[in-house]
Amino acid sequence: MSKIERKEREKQLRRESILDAAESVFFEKGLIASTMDEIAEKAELSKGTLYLYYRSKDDLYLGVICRGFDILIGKLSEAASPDVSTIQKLLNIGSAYYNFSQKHTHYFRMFSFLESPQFHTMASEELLNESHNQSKRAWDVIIDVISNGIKDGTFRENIDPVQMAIILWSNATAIMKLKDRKDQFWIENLNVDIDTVLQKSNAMLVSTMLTENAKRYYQPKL
Amino acid sequence: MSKIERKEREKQLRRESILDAAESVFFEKGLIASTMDEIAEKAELSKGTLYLYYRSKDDLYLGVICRGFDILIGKLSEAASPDVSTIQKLLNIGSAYYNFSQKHTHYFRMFSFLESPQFHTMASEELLNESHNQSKRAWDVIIDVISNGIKDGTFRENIDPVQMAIILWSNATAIMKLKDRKDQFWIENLNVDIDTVLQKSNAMLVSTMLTENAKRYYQPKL
DNA sequence: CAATTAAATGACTGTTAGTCATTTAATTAT
DNA sequence: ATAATTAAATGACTAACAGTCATTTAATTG
Repeated sequence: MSKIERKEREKQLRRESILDAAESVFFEKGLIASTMDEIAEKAELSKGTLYLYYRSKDDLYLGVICRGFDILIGKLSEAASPDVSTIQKLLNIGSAYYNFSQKHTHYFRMFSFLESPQFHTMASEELLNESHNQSKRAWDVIIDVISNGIKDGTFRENIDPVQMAIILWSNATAIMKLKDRKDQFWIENLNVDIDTVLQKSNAMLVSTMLTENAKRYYQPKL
Repeated sequence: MSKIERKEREKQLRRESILDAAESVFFEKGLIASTMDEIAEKAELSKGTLYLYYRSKDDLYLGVICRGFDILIGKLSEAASPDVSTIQKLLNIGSAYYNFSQKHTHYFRMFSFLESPQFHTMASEELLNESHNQSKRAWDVIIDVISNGIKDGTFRENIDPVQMAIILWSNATAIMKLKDRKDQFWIENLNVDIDTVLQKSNAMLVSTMLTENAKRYYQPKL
């Protein structure tokens, strides 16, 4: 009896097509200015139907965020997988994240949504968990690379991989966000190149992680 | 004729008392869940009157944010003023910011509001400018300390004070935010002490800024 | 104390997230 | 094939809320 399976498949397809509509509206107008009616129209469905597939506007937003995570996790895993040195992997991950923030700016911006619980009071546990899980998967990629880097002698033994992952990731995120909204800020008047800042800060952090031996092969430019 | 002056003073007092009401409501419920009616009631005024003093809910929120900035700027200036070594000043500034985030969590959280233009579409130019100016004043304190640190031989000559300020400030902000919402995140399961992470990341960044000479007097713990 | 100006009010409007009784379509049983 | 049953879709409706504005109330001036 594959009737039920087909039903399930169709339901999933509909969920995706609703998400397509939501994504295009959210990308264009942002969370606040987007309306459920507009999303419904784009999805060629009535508003009521949206609520049969997603519990709230916040859930739709989270659904789109999860798509972003899928892409990001793909890029990160890709960057961490080739058979190159630990340093190179870390550099690749950095580039992958940076490129993601540039090519998928909308997703990148949306990620901040997760940081303000007050903005997603209507979000369901399920979708919040899903996004948290994905976020965790992204972190794991980096933690893994750092852990292996300690084993292979690239990084000092007395650093904690989780701590370092937090530091590197937080730093990159913060500075990439700054770049994203640069024009709205006073920074525009101080002719600072944010790309340089990102490079430098990464170099500074990584340099203090390296073993004396690793420093012989790679000298970050401070 | 001080009639006009008195009027002006009274108007300012009213603005402040409205802000008192707004602050207590915003602190309790956050931006979204707070309503203008509730703020009006707390201020013992009608909703219409609020709009004679503030253009929008977003403006009220920005007004409260500016109060937060006042406090923060005070603490930062205080930390940067005593006649101690550059290193000590920088450490004091770090502590001041950290203490602010802990004691004035509400203000600290509200600052994120400035980062998402989509959430303050109704904000007036005036108040946005005011908050940006204040933000700039906070940055200037740090930039100043770093600039002087280069002059007095604490920091390397080839670092850029603005770049370094951005790096240090962004890093601290990002990690303090993480601490603030720690419980909502996967991190809770990984028993990482965020305070340690903050200490470490600061030490790492500062250590790469120091001149060889300065390193003799101060060794950050990595 | 009348006339004028300024401040305050709250009923009203427009917008929108979310609901639910009703309709329409699909599936199953006869 | 067709009736009965179940599932999917609809859109009119509600409640909540930001912001407005004609009207009222208070203060100031002549």
